[in-house]
Amino acid sequence: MPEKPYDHHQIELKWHERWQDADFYKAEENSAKPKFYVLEMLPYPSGTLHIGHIRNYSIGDALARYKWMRGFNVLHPMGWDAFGLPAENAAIQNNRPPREWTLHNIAAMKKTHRRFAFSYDWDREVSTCEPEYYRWNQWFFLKMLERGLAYRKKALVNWCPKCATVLANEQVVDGCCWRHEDTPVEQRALEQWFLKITDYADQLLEDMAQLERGWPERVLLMQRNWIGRSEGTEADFHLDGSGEPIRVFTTRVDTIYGATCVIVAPEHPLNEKLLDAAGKARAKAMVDAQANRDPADIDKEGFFTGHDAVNPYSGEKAPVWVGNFVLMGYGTGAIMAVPAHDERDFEFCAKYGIPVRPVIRPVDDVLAVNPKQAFTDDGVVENSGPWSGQHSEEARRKMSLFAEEKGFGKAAITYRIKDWGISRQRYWGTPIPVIHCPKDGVIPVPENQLPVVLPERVEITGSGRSPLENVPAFVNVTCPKCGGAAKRETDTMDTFIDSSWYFYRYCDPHNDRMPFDPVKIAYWFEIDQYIGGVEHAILHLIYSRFFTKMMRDIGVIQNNEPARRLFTQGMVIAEGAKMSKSKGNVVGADMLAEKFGADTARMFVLFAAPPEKEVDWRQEGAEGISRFLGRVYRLATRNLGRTDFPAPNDADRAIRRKLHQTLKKITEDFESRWHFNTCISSIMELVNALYAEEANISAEPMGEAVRTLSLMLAPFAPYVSQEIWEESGGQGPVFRQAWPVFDPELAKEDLAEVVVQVNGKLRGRIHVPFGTAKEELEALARADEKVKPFLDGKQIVKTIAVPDKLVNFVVK
RNA sequence: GCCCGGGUGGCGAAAUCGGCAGACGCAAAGGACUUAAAAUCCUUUUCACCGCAAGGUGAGUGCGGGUUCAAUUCCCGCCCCGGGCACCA
Repeated sequence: MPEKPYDHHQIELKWHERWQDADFYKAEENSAKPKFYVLEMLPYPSGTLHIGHIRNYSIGDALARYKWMRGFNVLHPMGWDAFGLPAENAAIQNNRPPREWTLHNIAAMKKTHRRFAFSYDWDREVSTCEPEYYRWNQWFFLKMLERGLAYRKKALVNWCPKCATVLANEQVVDGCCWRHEDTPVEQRALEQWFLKITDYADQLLEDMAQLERGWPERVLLMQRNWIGRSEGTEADFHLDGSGEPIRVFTTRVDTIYGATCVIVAPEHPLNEKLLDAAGKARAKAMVDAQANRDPADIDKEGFFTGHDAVNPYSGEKAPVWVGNFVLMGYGTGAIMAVPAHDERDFEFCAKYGIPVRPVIRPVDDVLAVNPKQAFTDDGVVENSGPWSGQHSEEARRKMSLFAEEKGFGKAAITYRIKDWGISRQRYWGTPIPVIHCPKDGVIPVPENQLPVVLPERVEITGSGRSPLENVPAFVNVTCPKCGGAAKRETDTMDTFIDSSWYFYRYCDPHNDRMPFDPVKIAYWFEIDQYIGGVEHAILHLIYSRFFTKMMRDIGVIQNNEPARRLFTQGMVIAEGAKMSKSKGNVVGADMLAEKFGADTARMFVLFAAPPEKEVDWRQEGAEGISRFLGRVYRLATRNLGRTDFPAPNDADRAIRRKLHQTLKKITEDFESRWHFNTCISSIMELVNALYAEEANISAEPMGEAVRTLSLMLAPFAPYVSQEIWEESGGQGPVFRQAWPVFDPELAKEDLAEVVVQVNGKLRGRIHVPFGTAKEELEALARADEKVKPFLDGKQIVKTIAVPDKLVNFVVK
């Protein structure tokens, strides 16, 4: 057969058409094979796939295809994170309904997906904006409501007075509205829905032990910090006069005799009683000023409330202040300020002239007098009544117990993580399935009335609490309990709800009686490999873990964690710069397929760097891959059916060895570290060797090499692999063939190359049979022509010999 | 500020357990083929010095120290870059 030029358009189009209706990516339902669930994070349907997506999917696809070839029953699904703000913005800008815009985008992106031949089981496709899916969001919500895991409380939202609407955090720029850059955003308290993720904080922490082998260390670390468990003490300072308690949380109760004031958060509920009208206005201004601001840019500020409170340990009076740096959302929203032993308190008290009273001395030093900065380490407690002389740690333990005995406090644990606020004052999301009845209060929508369907014709103006409030047919309902007139909840759910359990739905995507059949979950879960961007290390992955635990507790699944293994791939940047729409440098997937071909684009992103690192898209780099695939294709086509092969000879053994070495390398990488960049390098080396020895290799090993090449390229470049497979007489899809097994004997070199060093410097190499004894190695090394001159006239002080590796002579 | 990563040729990178630094690719230069170009194939390519040449010598993995026969790899200190968290009491 004469050599054929590599025409990616022609090859990819041909197989694209043939594969159109094929069903070989379907996961089997009742399979005797071992299962493998590989999942890539589902995309937001923005309208186009870019090279970042291609990287994510190319990693997952390579693994899926490899696992199929290794005989696994693979589940490899794809779906759409289809709710969210951009659809509403598009509606405002182009007067296009969010649903229509979203479905249009999905169709366009799916086309691109197919063009890249990612091996998805499209029968399991899930779109989170469909009632068939989101009804189960509502169902889970009702289950959580039943168990007290969903509750309502007042919480602050960003409010733009000009738009007269709630803003998402990303719509607040430098404390101002994104559409009115001169309008500062206010904070308004609205009744909103929360999920009690804090109930699971300890489980989320503890179960990380199960993930330690399969999840990246840094993701677990980020989650650990995010949950932020800290042990301390709660204690009540009682207001002088009324006796009303102000509860504070501290991790340093051992410093409490040094507390020179109490500071409450500006939105602390007690301020209603403590403050006069002017004070309340000041507090409100403080809250607004912090809207979505970087705390580092805000100076510490506060004012005296005019009240004092009594220190429960010392009995001393301390003034009560309001301070902007005290967070309502952490601990109790109130602190005791110990300026001598806390940097923030020191800064605040220094500013307002509040006394600094040291009560902890360093173990090997005296107590500070008029300190210039806070001493924050543990030490020996002083001037603290009965606790004086104890070490910080001991004092903390005993003082906590004391608080409990006396009833003014207790040992307490607080978390940085807060309950998950899921209310969004938005249209394009899952309606929260409750009804507000003037008589019966908050009533859940009965299960048999699910789904609460999002109305289609809604005017989205960008003003008002929620667009749904203006849809009378949606809002006005009868109370399920009393039958009287009632109002439907108009908040919708955070879209992180959608992505917290979608991977379960893939296992049973068309079920209309349950979110899924537990038997199917038991078969497929846990996910064997989850792959996505590290930017989801915290929110999505913590929420998913929380949902899994909640679902386990309501009895629909058995597993504790969603994913056994997680892989976080690095970002893709373009020609050295971060890709962004505004810069106009987004590398689109369709352009890649058109210009370079899907195979080349996929292989480029795998080749340019190991998958966990950042990749820089470079046009010339992609051209290099295209060149390589052309080399493979031409080599294959000109050697298939060739008749002038030489007789079997020495070159055969060498090329076979190289072939099996390559296979060994790739197989081992797929099973461990996924450095596909070096896998592809090793295939390139093999191809280079085939080019160099092409005239000398006999028919049989050349045929083996070509067939094996098509098999080992199949996970990376399915189109051209398939074409070569077919040309070489192979039947069926190449990625359904058995993965070629390497023969360790064939991969082995005949002789070991042993490096000879003198004083650690390379001076020669000798080739010896594997396992040659140290003494013989030394003798051979000493006799080597290249080495001799460096030993002549020198005294050998020491010799190190490592069999099959090296000999090092230390000389004087 | 705290906590993680990382720093290797002109560039992306490799060296998987302390044992040959720079595999593979890009870019560049030279050659072959061609009327010519593209494409393709082959060769060279860390730096400095010596040599007409084959070749040789030395230095070199952010900087400074240390451990070791041997360090890109381990330890200590510092500089720079990236990421996460950031008044979390």
